[in-house]
Amino acid sequence: MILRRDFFARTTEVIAQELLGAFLVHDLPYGRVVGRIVETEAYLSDGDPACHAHKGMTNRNASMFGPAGRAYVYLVYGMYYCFNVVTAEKGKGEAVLIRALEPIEGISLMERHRNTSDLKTLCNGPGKLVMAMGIDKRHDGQTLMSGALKLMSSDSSEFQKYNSQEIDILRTTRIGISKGTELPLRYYIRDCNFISKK
DNA sequence: GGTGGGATTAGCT
DNA sequence: GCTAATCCCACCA
Repeated sequence: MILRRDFFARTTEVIAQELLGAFLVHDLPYGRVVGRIVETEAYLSDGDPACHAHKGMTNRNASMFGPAGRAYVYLVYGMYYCFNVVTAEKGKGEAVLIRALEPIEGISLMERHRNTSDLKTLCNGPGKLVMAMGIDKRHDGQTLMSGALKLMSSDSSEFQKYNSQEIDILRTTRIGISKGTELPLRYYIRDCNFISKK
């Protein structure tokens, strides 16, 4: 089942947890790539200095202020892109960063995108998964509810076999930020092999 | 096993 | 000028 607006237009922290086990699907002209979400981070509008929307809207973060269910894709460190799902009400400026995926389908395509064949490190970071999935800055502001790039629920029939176990969620502080480091807004699946930091 | 530096660009101060 | 929601490789242990 494709995730729709009623899923995305809710509390960001809840969505960050519920996205664990869901599937990111990209139908490219030359094939389909699918990853199972195993690590996320929430970025909030209130009291969260690490959130790009914290200081208001700019050209870069404009899609964070749009309606829920769209992509927010931005350049970090001048070289890599990060992929976020815009959440909550329109205008709030909240999102969930997808930090890691378990490669599920189209693995040879992912390997080509990333120029590596090491399954464990193919999608175990936000910049890496963007590359593996064939996401780029053109996806910024695009809807995830129709079109080539979409999210499928964790109980989708075609992927159900990948969620046979109960998902055990751990919560920690976020990674790679210098402000808001004390907030416990990172979520990941326990004992997952496709996450770089436990 | 762990650490340190370089790549590369947009947006702020 | 400096920093950033990162990654990779060289180098040391």
